[in-house]
Amino acid sequence: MDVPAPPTRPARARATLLSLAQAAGVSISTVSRALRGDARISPATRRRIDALAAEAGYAPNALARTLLGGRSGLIGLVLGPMQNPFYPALLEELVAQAAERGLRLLLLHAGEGSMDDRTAQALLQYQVDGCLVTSAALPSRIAAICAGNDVPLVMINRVAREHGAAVCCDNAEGGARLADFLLAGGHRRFAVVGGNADTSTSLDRERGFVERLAARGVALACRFDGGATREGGWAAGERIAAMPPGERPDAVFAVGDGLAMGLIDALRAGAVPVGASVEGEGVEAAGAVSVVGFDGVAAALRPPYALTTIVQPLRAVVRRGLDLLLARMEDPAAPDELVTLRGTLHVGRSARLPAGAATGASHGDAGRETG
Amino acid sequence: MDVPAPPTRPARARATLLSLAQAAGVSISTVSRALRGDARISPATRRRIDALAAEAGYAPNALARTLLGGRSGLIGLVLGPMQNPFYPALLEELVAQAAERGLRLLLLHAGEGSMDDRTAQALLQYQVDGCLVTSAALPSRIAAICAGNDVPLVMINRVAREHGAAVCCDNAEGGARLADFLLAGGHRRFAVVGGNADTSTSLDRERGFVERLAARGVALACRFDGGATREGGWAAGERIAAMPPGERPDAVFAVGDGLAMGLIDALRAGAVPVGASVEGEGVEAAGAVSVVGFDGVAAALRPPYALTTIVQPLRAVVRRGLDLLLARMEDPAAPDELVTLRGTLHVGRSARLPAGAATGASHGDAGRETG
DNA sequence: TTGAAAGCGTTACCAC
DNA sequence: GTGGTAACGCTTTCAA
Repeated sequence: MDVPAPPTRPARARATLLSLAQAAGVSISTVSRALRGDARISPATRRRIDALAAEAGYAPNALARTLLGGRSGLIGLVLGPMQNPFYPALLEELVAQAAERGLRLLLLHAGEGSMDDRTAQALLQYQVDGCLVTSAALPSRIAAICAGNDVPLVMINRVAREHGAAVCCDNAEGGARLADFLLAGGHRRFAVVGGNADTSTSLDRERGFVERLAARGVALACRFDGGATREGGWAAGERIAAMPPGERPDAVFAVGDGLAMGLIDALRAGAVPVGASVEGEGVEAAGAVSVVGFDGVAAALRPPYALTTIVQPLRAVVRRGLDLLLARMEDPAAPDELVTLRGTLHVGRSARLPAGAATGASHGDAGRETG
Repeated sequence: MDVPAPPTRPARARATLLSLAQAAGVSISTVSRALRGDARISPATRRRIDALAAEAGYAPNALARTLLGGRSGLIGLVLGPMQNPFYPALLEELVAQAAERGLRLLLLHAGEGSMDDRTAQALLQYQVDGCLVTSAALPSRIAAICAGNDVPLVMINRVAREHGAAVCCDNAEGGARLADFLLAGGHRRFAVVGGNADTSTSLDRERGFVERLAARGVALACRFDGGATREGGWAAGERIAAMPPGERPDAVFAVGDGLAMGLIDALRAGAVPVGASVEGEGVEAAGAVSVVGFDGVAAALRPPYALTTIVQPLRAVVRRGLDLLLARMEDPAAPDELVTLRGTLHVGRSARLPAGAATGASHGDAGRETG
């Protein structure tokens, strides 16, 4: 192991402006300008340099660029627990859209636990241009750091307690819309399977639902705590299946699609028919329970769930989240802004239809902004 | 908007070595040394500088450091589709362990689609020290870039076709172990629900299972294509539930826990009892079907699934993946290495037990290395 | 149209 | 113990 023999490939140093300049017999300024498309470089020189760069596989050093005082192009990302199937979907969309805008995501945290100091420091050390947060629990910590260092922060699918920019779906309105749909379907006994008590998202959905019911003179028959997991939905479903048919609710709102899918599984396992049963093309089994959810994750929309749910305008949510962040990078003094996007009611077969309604249609102005 | 009035907070520039040096009345070398704990700085000076740095919220500029020729501390991360519940779990573990080692993850890609050129370039532009890949489809592209630029690359839960370092669970052995378990339980008609045909992971699991059966003189009764989704598991379950009890397999191996959970849901919805039925504490219902999975994701281990499955040693997989990567950063000429970790058989209640076996136990040497 | 040089924040080497 | 200085790769004046 002491032999200084070269490895298989001589490990050539990576190309830099200097190395290209020397190869081309020009100055590094010229190379820099040529590669950035500066107008005052002669076509001949440019071609020569371009060719050289391509051959060498030159990639500009983003770190050196940043040092000059420009943007780093890095966005800090803080993710909450990933059990909720909405978040993996959000992640995919976010990575794609960030890339389209030439931004890279620095993954600072994922999961339930809290962030250690070193990670929080990384946000500063790597000169992130901004920060995106989807976690319910962590924002306070990271928000403080961002605020103290002029790092813009935007929350996605969350609303900050005190301040901060955020984009999220109109949760209360969605809950209300679902209540309307179920009421129109002639349901009479309503239940809610709630989510995490500390997320504005869950609370708003439930509140919107319950208040709309109340406005129509209907009170909730029962309520279950579901947490954020499919497992929680199953537990609630088991309890509902165990109720005597007379007491059993005929319509259940699970505040997230994960919950709703677990709920449906439990009902089916308990031989309780769900919604306009999958078999019977609209012909509803006796004692069927209607289930509605919220989020519109792909797995919930398709069979075997065919969930009636509010579909979050995921692309628009992410797009506006990045818009907000970029705007705050331009102008750090921009006031806090809250963007609320209306979801779309997707009508599946997990809930009885109002007379005359058709399955599969989507209602509502997807992505229209309010607030 | 033309008023040049200062924003709420005067947006003080971030502290640097220079600003601290001026404040402390010393040179930047001294500040640098003091903050890095260099021995030859007088205690008094150090205290003064530490205090100043703390007050200013100083964070060293990782980009400037990297420019000096050191490590960037950045690891490029390429994630495949996130529907498989194993990947969100892997992501959480990876972020945590990377942070422990002082590494940050630059999220380059997530999802099914292919990577665009700009993203691939980012890998070079941000001077990543190495690259981690969990995707089945993308590696060839990114592998080429890494190989051409001396960026070490390690695959997690995947084995590269040609070359590259990788760490993954012993898939074939796990499949074989499950076959043994089911054979010992007295099952006679076996089925497999396969995964993506282009992932070594799925193929190895299935092969290990089938070959062990063959070695015991048993042939597969039937096989289903499940893809990588829970939905695929459900579809297979529906078809199994629809079979006449005589033809129906009495043991099914779904090559991933997501598949297995979907499968169980479908069986239960079809009133087909699963394993040592949840109700009957070991008392098995007539015509019960045993289901086993692979991965050991948290949701599958707990009720309502209580899946018998091979638990991947997730912590160890991630740890060894980072080990491999760090080793290759030290010595870029290190030969390709393949680390295979044995999983643990977790015995739940989704499959009939061999006579005398106990539920809940875990068997096997978790994380022992082979190859 | 091109080149030289300053400077971004840091570390390391060499003086003092 | 501490200070000066060069260097990392790049962009951007300012000169020519």
